[in-house]
Amino acid sequence: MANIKDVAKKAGVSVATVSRVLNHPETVSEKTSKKIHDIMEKMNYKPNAAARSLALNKSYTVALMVPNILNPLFPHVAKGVEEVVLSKGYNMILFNTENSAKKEAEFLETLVDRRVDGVILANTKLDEKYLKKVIKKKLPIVLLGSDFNSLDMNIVYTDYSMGAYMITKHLLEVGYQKIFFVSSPFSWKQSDMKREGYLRALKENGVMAEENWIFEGNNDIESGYKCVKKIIQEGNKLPDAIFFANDLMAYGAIEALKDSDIKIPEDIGIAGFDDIFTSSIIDPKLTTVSLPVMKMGSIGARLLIEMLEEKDGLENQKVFLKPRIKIRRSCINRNRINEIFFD
Amino acid sequence: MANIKDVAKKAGVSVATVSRVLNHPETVSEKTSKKIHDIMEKMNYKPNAAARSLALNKSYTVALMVPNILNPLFPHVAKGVEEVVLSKGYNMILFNTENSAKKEAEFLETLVDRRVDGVILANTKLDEKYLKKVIKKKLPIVLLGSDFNSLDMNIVYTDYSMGAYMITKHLLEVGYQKIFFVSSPFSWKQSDMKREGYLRALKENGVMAEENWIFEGNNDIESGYKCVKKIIQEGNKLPDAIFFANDLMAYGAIEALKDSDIKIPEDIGIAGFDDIFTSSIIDPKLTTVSLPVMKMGSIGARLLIEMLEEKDGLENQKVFLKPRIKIRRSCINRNRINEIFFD
DNA sequence: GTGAAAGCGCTAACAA
DNA sequence: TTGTTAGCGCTTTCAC
Repeated sequence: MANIKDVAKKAGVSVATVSRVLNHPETVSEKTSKKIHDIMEKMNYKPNAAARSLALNKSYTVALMVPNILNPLFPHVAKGVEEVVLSKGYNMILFNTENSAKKEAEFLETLVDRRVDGVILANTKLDEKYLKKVIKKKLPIVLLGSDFNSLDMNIVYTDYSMGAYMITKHLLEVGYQKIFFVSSPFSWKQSDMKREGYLRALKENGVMAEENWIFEGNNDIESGYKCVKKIIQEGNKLPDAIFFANDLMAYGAIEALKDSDIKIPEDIGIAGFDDIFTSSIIDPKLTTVSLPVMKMGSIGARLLIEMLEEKDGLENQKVFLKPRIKIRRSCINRNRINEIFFD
Repeated sequence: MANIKDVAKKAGVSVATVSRVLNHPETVSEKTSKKIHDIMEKMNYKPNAAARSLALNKSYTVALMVPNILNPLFPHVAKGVEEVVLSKGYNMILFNTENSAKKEAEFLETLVDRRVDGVILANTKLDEKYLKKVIKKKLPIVLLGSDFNSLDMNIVYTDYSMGAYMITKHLLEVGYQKIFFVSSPFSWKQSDMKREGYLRALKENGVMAEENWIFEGNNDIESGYKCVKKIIQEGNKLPDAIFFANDLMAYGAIEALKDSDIKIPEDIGIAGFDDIFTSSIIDPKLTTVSLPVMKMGSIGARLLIEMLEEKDGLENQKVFLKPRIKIRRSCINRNRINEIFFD
């Protein structure tokens, strides 16, 4: 494959001039510039990325780390990121962290380091202490979906607590009282936030949540299914509604309830969180909390690239994206049962 | 950041020895090896990937090009690929081609070239002629989901024609006769294959498909919705069943039919293709063709890495993965309407 | 406006 | 078993 030397030789100029044509075209005479372009075309010359990286100490590659690309939330993030970075001349390496802080740290240390210019970290499970270490290492990084407000880094976040509060409040307003909450793994920061919002809404409305109203799920369809099966089998009176920390678990719940001929929303209301694309086609359509996920990706990518390209890029931006609730059939208004909500 | 020289100096050895510790540990005495490892640890030394790439002419990066990561099929491919390449010390760059041959070619030429060691190309829209050019360029490449059997390259494919045949035959067997087909864009090779299988099954069973039984969709939910709306509005007698070239369009169809109070599967049968994860939870659960998508990704990745690592890797492998049909409620047996199929 | 040459950090051939 | 050194292909400084 042709390299810069070949081109220079063919054009009868030095390699420096060829390099200039590519990187500082304004410093080269129009005539030589044209000639060199023609020759590059003819020889099908493509600069060697590794050599360029080495000389510039820059890889034009960024890493996107997501918990799991199989969770329908994250392809949106990936799409948002990819579009932006590509338009800026960067490539995107994708990593699945499997919701494991250990794996994140591993990637950050052994793989990402020295291979990418910056990292976008979605829904990190790393703690504040570790992140501070990362900042010290000067690895440009932006966080997506976490709100470590005290941390001196670029963060695109949403308020999970607010989302949970909004949807719980909605459930209360339409007449549900005894509302259970099926959490993501308790160890996640997001879980605390959602629980907090849920409890706050209940409290403000004079509903005292009991200890056993809260369950721990695993964020997948199956764990939602199992959890509801358990609630049914315990034989106590069913709750009025269940709020799930993500849509997938709510899907499992819908399955389980159908199995037992329990009608949604007449017998029980179901709400989710995330608004993945199937939530508006599942039956019944799922009331849930919607986050502008693709936008998070693209904004995050923009922030990262600003950091990379500007000498003193804004290094402590916090972009807040408001959650919205999508009211659909799975939590119908008990007071006006004939009124249909749809998306 | 510490480089190999720093480590060598600190250890009182040459850079060659340090390099050897990393690349040919068996050629270094245990004593020096240990000392150097300790020092690398202490200095937090990480080899510079760009320098390594330049010296070895190898980037330890592969590209995965998918039509659109938002189509729930492709995160599975990505996961399969990622797991394998990571375990072999490679990274994966992700590209969305938007189903555009032009964009694929663009990526292949300007980005991928000289930046990655090989490419995995899922559901390519490129034609045989172009692919032959790519082969000539010696870019290691494996195709996923396309069956250019005549092409001298590694291909993991499935028989879309067979899948379409199998499901159409199933529809006929359970009593549907007038079966419409909603295709993906006609310009795609896959579309031809699916149509062929569909027509073959009909013909073998003595059903003569008419011209207007076949429709062109756009592979998204909306186009399935619109297509069915049109069929309904035309006011003719509905078909017995509709087979969609992908599940997403079938989802749209289910929506449209619900809007019009047409019962699935009693009034009409619906079948899809792909078996994305929501197809077993949508109501009614969707009868569809299932492909081992993640496996395609991991097998493809394995093939590619074999090509990269072995001097004369097998360069013309064809791995065939058989499609299976998943029989669910959306095409219930009309002869025995009370028998419930489920997944 | 252009050329010569150093240097980015690493690997591997050759020498010892 | 280890060291010396050329070279991977590019960018950029310094001269002219």
